[in-house]
Amino acid sequence: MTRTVGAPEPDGGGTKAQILAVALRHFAADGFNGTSLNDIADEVGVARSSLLHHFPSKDALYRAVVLDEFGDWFDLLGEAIGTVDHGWPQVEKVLRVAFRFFEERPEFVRLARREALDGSIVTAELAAGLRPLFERGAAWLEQEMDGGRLRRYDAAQLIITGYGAVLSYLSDAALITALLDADPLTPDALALRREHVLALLRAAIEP
Amino acid sequence: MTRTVGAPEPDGGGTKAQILAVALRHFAADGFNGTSLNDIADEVGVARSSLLHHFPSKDALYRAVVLDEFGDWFDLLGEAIGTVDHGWPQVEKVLRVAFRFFEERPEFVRLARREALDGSIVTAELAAGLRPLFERGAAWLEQEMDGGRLRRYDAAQLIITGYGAVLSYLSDAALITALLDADPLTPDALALRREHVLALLRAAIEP
DNA sequence: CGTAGTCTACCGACTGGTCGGTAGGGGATG
DNA sequence: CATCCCCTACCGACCAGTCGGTAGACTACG
Repeated sequence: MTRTVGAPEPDGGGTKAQILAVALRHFAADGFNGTSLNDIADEVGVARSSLLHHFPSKDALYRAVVLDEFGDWFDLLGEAIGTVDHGWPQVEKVLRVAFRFFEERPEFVRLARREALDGSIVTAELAAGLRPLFERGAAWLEQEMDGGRLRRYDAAQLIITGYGAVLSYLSDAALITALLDADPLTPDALALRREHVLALLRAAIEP
Repeated sequence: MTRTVGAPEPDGGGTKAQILAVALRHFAADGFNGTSLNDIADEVGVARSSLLHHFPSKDALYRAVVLDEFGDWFDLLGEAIGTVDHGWPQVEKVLRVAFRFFEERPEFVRLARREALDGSIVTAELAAGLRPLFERGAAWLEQEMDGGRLRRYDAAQLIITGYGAVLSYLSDAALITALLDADPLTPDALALRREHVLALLRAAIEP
């Protein structure tokens, strides 16, 4: 950093953090192939080679962005699953936490969708991190179904369905905008969506 | 065409059709930015310049591929909606037709997902074509809800949820593979998924 | 002095697209 | 029938521009 003045990060958290933030936006918006290092470097206000000083390659930068984002997601999810409740109230709690997280971080949604779609190298790592949570969720569902507190379904399929119901709306906002002729990401629209999914899933799985 | 012998298309439907087929595979697998004209030309066995003889630009080729694919989808959907039944049986019929179409055409699913995610120029056209069908479906749902043959939900949201539930599993096969440690696209796995979605939606919307 | 961070300058590979030219089929004309 | 002409399909060569990545110099700081 050539910044001489001691002002504590007037640009928002050091060059490296800034690079990560800008890269996230670009990778989420345009994908890995659609993003050039120049795009990122220009926006950060730095030479491309400086960018490659902090991250040895474009791949490495992408990895860092993805793992960073998903780290937050894993933390939140682990925390939400931690408190052991029962039946629909617990499902609703986890879903609301997830909704909130996604609504606050549209880039995460798009990044995740791209990852799931492309299946890059990072996907395997992601899945490895996701799997314990997934299995824990499935086990909990099984237990609740056994106890008659939830209607019986294939637990894994149920999780996947929930995931799709929550994420599709957000990741495909571009299409839905054109379809509904209205912005699907306004607070009102998001609330409508959230309550719809909750109502539908509740009707389906509450005994 | 330099083909002298009268053999009717030994390579599978003329150069242009062949280009479209190969381009579909590549665009679906790697996206627009991730696909180079060389990739396509090489696989077809033709020079890139020849490819640009049939389609004036890469964009034009992509458009042709997308509109082609979605044309089939519109046709099928219009046909499935055409027969007017009532209540859950009609919903189930449409869902089964959709499932079958998607299962048979994995490239379509990925292409559609990428379109919805990226929101290119073509997306607007697609949405314009999709919209009448969407509105017709929503109107039908409203009518069935009014008649008490389906439980009441926001019709548009319901369609979007169904769309997400059906498509996510297929488009995110890469992630799900790593998550389940099993191929989610085997006939058995697909059947399991199909019946799960049908059972869940039925429980949610049948009165 | 060493090191971390940044820069400019450069590289080879690849991109989409253009250009000029060619081979051959099909009609029209003599 | 032979010849001319146009058209479609195709090609190799080339273009300007962009890509990710490298090399080396400079500077500020501890």
